[in-house]
Amino acid sequence: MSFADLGLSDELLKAVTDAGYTEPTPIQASAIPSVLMMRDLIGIAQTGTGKTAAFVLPMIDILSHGRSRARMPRSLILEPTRELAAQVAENFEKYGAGTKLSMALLIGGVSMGDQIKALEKGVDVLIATPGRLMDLFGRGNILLTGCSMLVIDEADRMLDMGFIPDIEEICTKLPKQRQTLLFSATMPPPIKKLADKFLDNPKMIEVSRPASTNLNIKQFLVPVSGNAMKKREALRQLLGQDEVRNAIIFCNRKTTVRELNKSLKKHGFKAGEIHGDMEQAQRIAELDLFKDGKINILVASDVAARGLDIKGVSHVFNFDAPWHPDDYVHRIGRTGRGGATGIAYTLITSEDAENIQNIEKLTGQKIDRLDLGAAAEAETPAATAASEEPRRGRRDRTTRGEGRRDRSARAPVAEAAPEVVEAPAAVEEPRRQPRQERRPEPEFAPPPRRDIRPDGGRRPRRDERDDGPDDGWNGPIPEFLKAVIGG
DNA sequence: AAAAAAC
Repeated sequence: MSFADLGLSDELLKAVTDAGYTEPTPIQASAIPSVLMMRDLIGIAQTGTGKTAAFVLPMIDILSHGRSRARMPRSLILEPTRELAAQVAENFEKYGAGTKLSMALLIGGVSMGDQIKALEKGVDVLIATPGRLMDLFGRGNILLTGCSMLVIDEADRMLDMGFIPDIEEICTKLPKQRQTLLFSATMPPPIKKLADKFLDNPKMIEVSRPASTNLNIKQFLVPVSGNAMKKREALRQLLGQDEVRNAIIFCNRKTTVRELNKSLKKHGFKAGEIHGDMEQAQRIAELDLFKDGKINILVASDVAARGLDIKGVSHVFNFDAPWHPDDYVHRIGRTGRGGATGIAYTLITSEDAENIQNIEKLTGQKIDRLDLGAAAEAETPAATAASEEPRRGRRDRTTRGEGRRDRSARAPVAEAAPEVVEAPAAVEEPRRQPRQERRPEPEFAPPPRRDIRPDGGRRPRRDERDDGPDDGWNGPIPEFLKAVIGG
């Protein structure tokens, strides 16, 4: 399977190959042809599966070949957080560079002036967070009647954040005749309801079981005492491993984010922070510092847990075990992206027992425990003391010239936490197969019985263009159903 | 329990 087989235009194909992609990810392979055929779509996919390109690419194709209506946006993409919206906008610019399509990024935290100017000039695509979109709409700056394509991204996150009423309202402002794509990592009942209400005979695509974790990520639970100082100590010990190139460290509270960042900096780490209480400009600046490697540690709240696509994050740490198992999956998903391997450590206290149980239940896998204290005592009594030292200079004492390439084969870093480095080998996984073959056939949840929903089949025209084996409804429509759906 | 999102 190559991008060339998906029906994208030649120009777009070139943009994709120029960007260095040759093979579509599973979700791209199944979604792109359907989207090009103007079908509604439900994509059950975690972030990091290539989901963004799965809707951005065909959207660009459709828009660049359609006629633009003066000053009216023809397409709307809704994202739960500002960072995600900005990220999608970047993607749009990257792939749409060769087209004349214009775009406006409508997010809060930045001045409205530029956004309004862009809207007045007229744009083809809106990429927005719900709050700012509603705000601008209320001020009369946006007309959505020309929006014939809608993408609701990260729907389950929108639900968590209480955005569903906003989404519903926005949906009613759009024309009824439109194409709607909904992406979600999970399908809780309210999202199903939303889909039933606003999507028409959608094709269902599921690329990996919801809430399953990426097998490229090695995971460890690290028991620590609940004491904040002890936790920071343990964290520093783990961060001291030579193989920690860079890391995102998640905390449950914004105050903890601030404290931890301050503490890490004091100990000589190149750290930064990101959370929702910061100015948007500051958020972006910190994220850029991390992306550019100017800092290699980013302490974060859950604002950064989902969807953020930063290349080459080697480690994720949960300084606090997340309260919700979903968040765990999303957090650790910031590493091990694009087929790379990643390592995730979660510091756990006695109070986290239930959370951990829930996480293990959700992911269906038992996570290995790593006992730092025991390791230190058993192996090197000096280790505890070493772990308290600032990290400065430690790296210089390790074997630099050896190169970092072959990290798996490396000897453990000398003084701090020998077990920690050893342990990952113990859970070595079988050799991975190429992405495409990982799962023989996507496993599909039984599709919602949309065909017999009260308002089902309103637009039977869609029935004629069923193009895939995997929308859960292939064969001829049985007699008993024809009566209901008028097919 | 927290975090996120509009001013």
